[in-house]
Amino acid sequence: MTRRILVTSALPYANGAIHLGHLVEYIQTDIWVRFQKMRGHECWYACADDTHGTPIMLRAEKEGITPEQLIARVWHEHKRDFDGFLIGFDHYGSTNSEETRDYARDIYARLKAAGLIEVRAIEQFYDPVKAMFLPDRFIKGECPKCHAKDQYGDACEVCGAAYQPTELIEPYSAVSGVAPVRKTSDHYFFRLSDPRCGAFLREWTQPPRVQEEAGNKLREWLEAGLTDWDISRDAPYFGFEIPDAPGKYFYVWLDAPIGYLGSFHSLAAREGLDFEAYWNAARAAAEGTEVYHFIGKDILYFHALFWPAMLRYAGYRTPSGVFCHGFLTVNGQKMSKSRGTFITAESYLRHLNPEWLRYYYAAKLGSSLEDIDLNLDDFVARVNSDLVGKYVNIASRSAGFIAKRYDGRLGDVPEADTPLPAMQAAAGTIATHYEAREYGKALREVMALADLANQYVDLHKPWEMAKQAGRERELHAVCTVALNAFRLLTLYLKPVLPRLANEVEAFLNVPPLAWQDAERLLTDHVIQPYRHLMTRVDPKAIEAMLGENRESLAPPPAPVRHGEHQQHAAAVETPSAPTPPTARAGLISIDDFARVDLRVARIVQAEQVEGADKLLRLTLDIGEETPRLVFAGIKSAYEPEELVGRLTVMVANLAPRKMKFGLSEGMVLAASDERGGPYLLAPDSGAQPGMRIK
RNA sequence: GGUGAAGUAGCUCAGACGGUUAGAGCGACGGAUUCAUAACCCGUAGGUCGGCGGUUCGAUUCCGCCCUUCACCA
Repeated sequence: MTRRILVTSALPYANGAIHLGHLVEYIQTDIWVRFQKMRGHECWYACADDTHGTPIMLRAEKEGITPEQLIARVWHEHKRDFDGFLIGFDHYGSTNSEETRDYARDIYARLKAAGLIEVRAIEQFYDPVKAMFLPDRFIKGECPKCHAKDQYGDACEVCGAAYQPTELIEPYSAVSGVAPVRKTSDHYFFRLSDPRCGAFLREWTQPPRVQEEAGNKLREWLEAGLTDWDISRDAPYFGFEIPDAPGKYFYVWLDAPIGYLGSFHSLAAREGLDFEAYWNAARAAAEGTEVYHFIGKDILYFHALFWPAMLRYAGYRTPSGVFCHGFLTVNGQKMSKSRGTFITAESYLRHLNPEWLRYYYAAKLGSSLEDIDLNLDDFVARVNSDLVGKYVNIASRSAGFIAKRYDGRLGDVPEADTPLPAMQAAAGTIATHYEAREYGKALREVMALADLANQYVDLHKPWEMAKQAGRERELHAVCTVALNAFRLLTLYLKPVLPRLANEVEAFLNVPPLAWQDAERLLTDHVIQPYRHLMTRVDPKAIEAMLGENRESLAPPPAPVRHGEHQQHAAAVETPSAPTPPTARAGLISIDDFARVDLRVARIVQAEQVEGADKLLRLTLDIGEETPRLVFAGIKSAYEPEELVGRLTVMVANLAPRKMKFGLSEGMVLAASDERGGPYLLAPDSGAQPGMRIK
């Protein structure tokens, strides 16, 4: 039976470059879609840029262009990056489209008719200079708990406290710098607290619609009680105006998922599909169409609570499944600009082959919400060994004989003693793994089959047959078996390596491989001359890529969460720091350097920290009235006694950081790498505490 | 702080509904081989399955506590 499936990935926000964290999701989704298509199902992959909201509006203003111009430019950048990674969207649109606007209005009207929209006056901070209300992230001030300066309006990055923007001490607008005033305004709310929503969602958020772990998390939220959702924003705002409320706009997060509908509408129009069969509740139920959303775990709340409730009470179908994945770490740590591991898609593509990353991610991906780690050493080893050493090698070591001795024609396959029946029989298991999004398991299976093929060649030693007269038939058979093994492996890898698979199809002179082609073998068939299909990863290229992404100085604490995955939850309301053009080359200007306040410091006291295995507590005199307390990770190299009285160098304007053992008010500088360290820096004699280093 | 997840060979990860010698790939080492992009093949070494208690004839697997890491807290 042919399934009819619509698949989406989360919409990337049109306010920043695609990076390797985003790509976990798009690659995961793309593999699944390609697999479904290979199985012969009707499967459509739709996505779009998420284009509305205050950050886009302000960024465009800063660049002196219209929001439309900004989002058009970013759309092209995003599309270019996705194309580069072979993400096969059937349609890639924009939420700033007529279709999305129409569905947003329709859903809003239906929710209103269902009694689920409510107007309520709320008081918010307002920037009197910019004449606009300020989202939490655009208000800064002193943390009410730890009194750290310049904290955002929702949470303190120093002590971790969460609070309301109105609790900030001496708040100021991050847009204009002036003190905001409080102002009341009417807001529109989606009444998620309505008992109907809770009852429906409790029922809806069950496996297999969501993963087991996601279900647990959702239950937790449901038990805590759902609160109404503010879906409007006041002008000025870049977005869709609410039809019956002049000056009020839909909040970007309302129209973002509706962008799935808008994008699919465009696709349906182009392909002659029946939109209603996918999205009308009754029609979808009758026709058995399926809709799946692939998302990051940070936006589970939106996709598994708000979104299905909205759809349900607006008469639309709800998703068949919401598939959540974890974040990406690089070398075991959060992606970091200073380490160069905040790798943009664009820079990866300049240095490395996209299919290497697709393979590596796939090898690590399962159906769980666990984070996956891009370990770059492992990446090199794995790609080189699995793809080049094992898989491509099978073709490389057997194709030459076929070309030279048999005019490029494959012969017959012996009945017995070949790995081919086992390899064909594996199609079912591998398909089950792909279907369940257990790509790691699928690929382990495939690589075990590759081992069988190499063992087979090794056992029969075609290079010896080639030297012995009278063994031509045997040699022909062995090479035919090897190339058939290669064909099957290619078929199984095709969802992950679509471009390589196309090249293999050309080499083998066969039409595009579909899943059921595993049932048959290729015999008595002319193939093309073999050319290298894939090169090995050069570690130097990785170094070059990291260097390009590295910023010499640690940036101020990023206002985005780990992985910055789907930027919505965190970054949608985050002012965008324009990237200086020099950042790409890793160079900084003298002004950048001047932002770091380096001072000569005298260590007046040094103590062990109970319970810390790496830290010493240093009291530093830098000529200020009260000495600074700094925790330094130098315990492994220094005894406290030997430090007292010494001069060193400290960063005096580092944001204070709350550590388990107390507040650290700066950092001391020390050198280290794999050869040893840390070695504390010291000024030449004559330097005095407090002197500026420049 | 709360909640959740995780801690298994040098690295990346499987696995065990409690039960003989805990697995794979990579890496290391040794051997074999030369068809192949120093690829492949055979073999060896390497783990007190985070720590401490408990339940049990028996726990790495179940329970409790602790430590560490990560994520989420709209």
